[in-house]
Amino acid sequence: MLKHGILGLLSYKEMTGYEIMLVFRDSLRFFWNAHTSQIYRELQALEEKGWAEKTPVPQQGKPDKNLYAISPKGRKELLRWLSEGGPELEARVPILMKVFFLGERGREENIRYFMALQEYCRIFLEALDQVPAHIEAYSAYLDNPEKAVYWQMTVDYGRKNMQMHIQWAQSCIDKLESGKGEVV
Amino acid sequence: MLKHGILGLLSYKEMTGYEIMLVFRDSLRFFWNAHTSQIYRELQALEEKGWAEKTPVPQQGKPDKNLYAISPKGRKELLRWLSEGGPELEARVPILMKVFFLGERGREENIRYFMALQEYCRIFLEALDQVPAHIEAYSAYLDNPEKAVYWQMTVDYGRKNMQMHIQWAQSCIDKLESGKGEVV
DNA sequence: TGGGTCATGTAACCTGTTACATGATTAG
DNA sequence: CTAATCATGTAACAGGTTACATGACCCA
Repeated sequence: MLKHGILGLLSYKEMTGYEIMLVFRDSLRFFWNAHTSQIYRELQALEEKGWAEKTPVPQQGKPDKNLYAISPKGRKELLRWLSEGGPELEARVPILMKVFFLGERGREENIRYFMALQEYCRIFLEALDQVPAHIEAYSAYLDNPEKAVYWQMTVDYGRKNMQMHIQWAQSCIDKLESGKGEVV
Repeated sequence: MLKHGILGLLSYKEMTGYEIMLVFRDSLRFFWNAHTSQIYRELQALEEKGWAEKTPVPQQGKPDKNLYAISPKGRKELLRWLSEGGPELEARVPILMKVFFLGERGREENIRYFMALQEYCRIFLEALDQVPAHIEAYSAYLDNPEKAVYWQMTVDYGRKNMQMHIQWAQSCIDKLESGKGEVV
């Protein structure tokens, strides 16, 4: 997955591992958290598969940096990946695993859990506000600026997702509060 | 993660790997897809850590089955896990990785992509309707039937999540259709 | 002189996925 | 007879996480 994400970024312009890390940090991190260690590993794999080519660029004073450029084979693979399979949602929501077993703890504690989740989502929403600016700056590298609509869609998703979580957490809190006075 | 999920199930009653697989298939699969191969591996790990104990149960005609029961140490670990850390959302949404790069394909194709996603979500929603019945049946094993509220919460999440996806996909389709007539 | 950024990675580990493998019972 | 269900796993692989490691430059 990350392999193809990196391949996609390289399709816009040639980059170093470090630059790729920056793009992830600024524009994709809210839906994909990439560690540098994995980025470098995947860049090597991309080269081995012939999907990208490495060019060492000497720098004054600093060690060489390795610029990676997508190859024609890589472009083909990117398109293949985009068309492969239908849209499938990942069936793995870690917080639900915890919520499922929350009955083992006290109700008050669990109410606090859901309130903390709401707070987490509000902070996340604020952080999301910074993303469009990065996206706009980055869209300068696009051959067709219209492609940035798709980037905007991912931000919309992030917002809708956080709002959904806040509402859901609220409904959980309501359920727990309404049952509070009852005999247990 | 799966380790603690299994531990949680064992906290309700002792089970075999096969029974655990059935519970996942019927009640948890929509937020966690567990393969039998991993279930058996984790059960071994649980035993090695002293969180669960295996008892071979001979059967007539069939090979022995291995019943796993949670240990006091395991119960402690379950509670530790539940209280560990705050609520964190996973920062990994595979479909967004694809959507981010959808600009490389044609608009018509992408509209179909989002329509297929909506269809996928509708099927998912229908499948979700079967879960509450399983949950109810399974709640017979609870010391306190009130604990099933938390199970219900996970189903609510699933529904809200699917509705969110359908709406988001619709907004994406609208965006793409409104730009259709324009010069590219 | 000390912290942040640029820049690159390795190694070990954990966890999830895919493929393969076996064999008995039971219901249609 | 044959397909489904019960019941158990192994092996190899893929991909993500954590910890560790290095070194120079630049700004305060």
